[in-house]
Amino acid sequence: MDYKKLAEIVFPNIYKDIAYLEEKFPERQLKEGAKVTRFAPSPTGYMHIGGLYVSIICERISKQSGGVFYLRIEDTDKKRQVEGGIDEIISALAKFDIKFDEGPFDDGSSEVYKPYCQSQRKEIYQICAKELMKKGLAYPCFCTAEELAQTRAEQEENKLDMGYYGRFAKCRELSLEQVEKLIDEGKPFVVRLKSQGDKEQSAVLFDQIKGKIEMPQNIMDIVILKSDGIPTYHFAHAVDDHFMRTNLVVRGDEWLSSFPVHEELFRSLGFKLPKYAHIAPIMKIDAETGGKRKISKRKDPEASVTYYAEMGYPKESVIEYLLNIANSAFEEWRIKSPEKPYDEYPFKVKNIPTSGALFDMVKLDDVSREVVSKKTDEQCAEEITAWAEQYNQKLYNFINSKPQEFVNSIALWKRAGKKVRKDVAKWSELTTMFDYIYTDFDGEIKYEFFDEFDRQICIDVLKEYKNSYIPDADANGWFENVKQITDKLGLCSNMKEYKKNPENYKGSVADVSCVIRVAVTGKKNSPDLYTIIGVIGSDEMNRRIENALKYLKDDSNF
RNA sequence: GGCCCGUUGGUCAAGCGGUUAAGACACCGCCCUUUCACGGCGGGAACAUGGGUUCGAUUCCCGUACGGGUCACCA
Repeated sequence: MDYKKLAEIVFPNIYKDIAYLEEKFPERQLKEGAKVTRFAPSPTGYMHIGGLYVSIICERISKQSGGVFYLRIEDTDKKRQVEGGIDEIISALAKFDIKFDEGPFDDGSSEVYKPYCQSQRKEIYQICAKELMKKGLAYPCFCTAEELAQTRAEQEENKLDMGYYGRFAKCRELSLEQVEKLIDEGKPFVVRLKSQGDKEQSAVLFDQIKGKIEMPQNIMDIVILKSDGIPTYHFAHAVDDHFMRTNLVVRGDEWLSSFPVHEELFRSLGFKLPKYAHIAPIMKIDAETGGKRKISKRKDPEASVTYYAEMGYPKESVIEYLLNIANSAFEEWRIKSPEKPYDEYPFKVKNIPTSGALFDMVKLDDVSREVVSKKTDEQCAEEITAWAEQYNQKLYNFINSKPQEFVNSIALWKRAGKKVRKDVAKWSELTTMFDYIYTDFDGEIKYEFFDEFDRQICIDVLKEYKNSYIPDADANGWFENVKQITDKLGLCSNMKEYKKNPENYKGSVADVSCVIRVAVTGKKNSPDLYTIIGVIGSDEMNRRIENALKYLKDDSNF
């Protein structure tokens, strides 16, 4: 068989060869050990949390090693494409501060290895396929879907290995004349790899995470170019990662079992195999079955990264949590270096877990509380406002209806004195957790405590408090005043004394504080009351005291 | 079914032939405290299973069970 002639019949319009490509896309001049990684999604317009996970890993590895991290769009399947899908992915990643060195952008930063969309690299794949054919390592296949289904049925019935191989690979034996004739007739065809693999031999992968993995070599004549001339994932992977000079392929471990195919493809093309790191997926417990399963786009809202933005998690929280899963040592590093940005953490590929971790929302919240607690009040105010603008119009309107002074202090509750609160993980919690700060606090207010304590004392406390309130007192002055009220009403202002002999009193300064707190916030528990009053302002405070008084005097409430 | 991968407390996980089997989250208790939160101290809780190898296995090998992945002109 004259393979050169075959190649000419199949690819009459391809004149360039691999040597040309090697020259056009030269090896990268990087320092020793620099890693070239990539994130290569399909443009489905949906950014999965697992994609973010892989991205942050790639990004860390490349940045840390002085390498390159690029974005490649795998748009070889027209059926899966979504309008604007590429922008969606880029902007979703940008929200989490993931930045690419190269990709399908218009900023001119990526001239050498472009284009970065596979749909625009058709000629490159064809050059490579033609080269393979010239070497007798690929051939056109004219089998129809029906024929393929038939062999599949036969294989299934006889419990044979599924696929196009051995005696099932009918088009392997087509003569030059037959091929020429079929092409002349305009019959559609795909191009298949003519596998040289031997099932008895091993394809050996030294995975950067999982270690040495040995599998039987590939024997399938897999499709490399579909009938529209566009490559399959496998072929595109080999060609692109070679010519974009990727030296570390980081991808989901669902690809592990196709490694033998990739290994043969690289070998057949004469390309050096890159290193691989196969990442275990992020899992969750299925509510119905109770079993572990991959986080699913269809069933789980938290599968989409937009979920975290909607909930108002700061971007660093999600990243740090993901880093935490990827390298559990991150957590200890974080405790030792509380002030450092996460990108100073020395990330290690080897320490990425080999099996899928359950996504733990409780842990995410904990990480996030830590992140939030380290933000300044100004940063919080800014982020809360930005979040509200996009996801909570009601809160946004509320904030905007208030004076600037209020806006600046809406996160003041975080600090009372030197202590920092760590109770907020995400901005969406604010309106429920601190409704007395983040809403108009109107309508049916459910006062706690009032029905557990002496009603008359409550009324007296609030009256006294209102009359004796000093607008510009400091925290100490304010509390001194509360103590005075306590004494005046015959309750105990000294907690030590009170704890020794509680039966001697009708209540303590703690109770008095509680009455005021409930009047102002509706709740028995709250952050430092003095600080809250500082945020809402004394006019608002007085309004609320009046309301509470009205409530207390109304017998129908008790 | 074939071929791969995995299995340490409720969760995430250190460990890499000899340890009282770290740590974090969650939970519980105590202390601090005008409430809450923070902080401090303490507690319960784990090597899937059966065989080997070895003076000694969580760690190495084999089997079993249970999870997961993959077997397309989808990625």
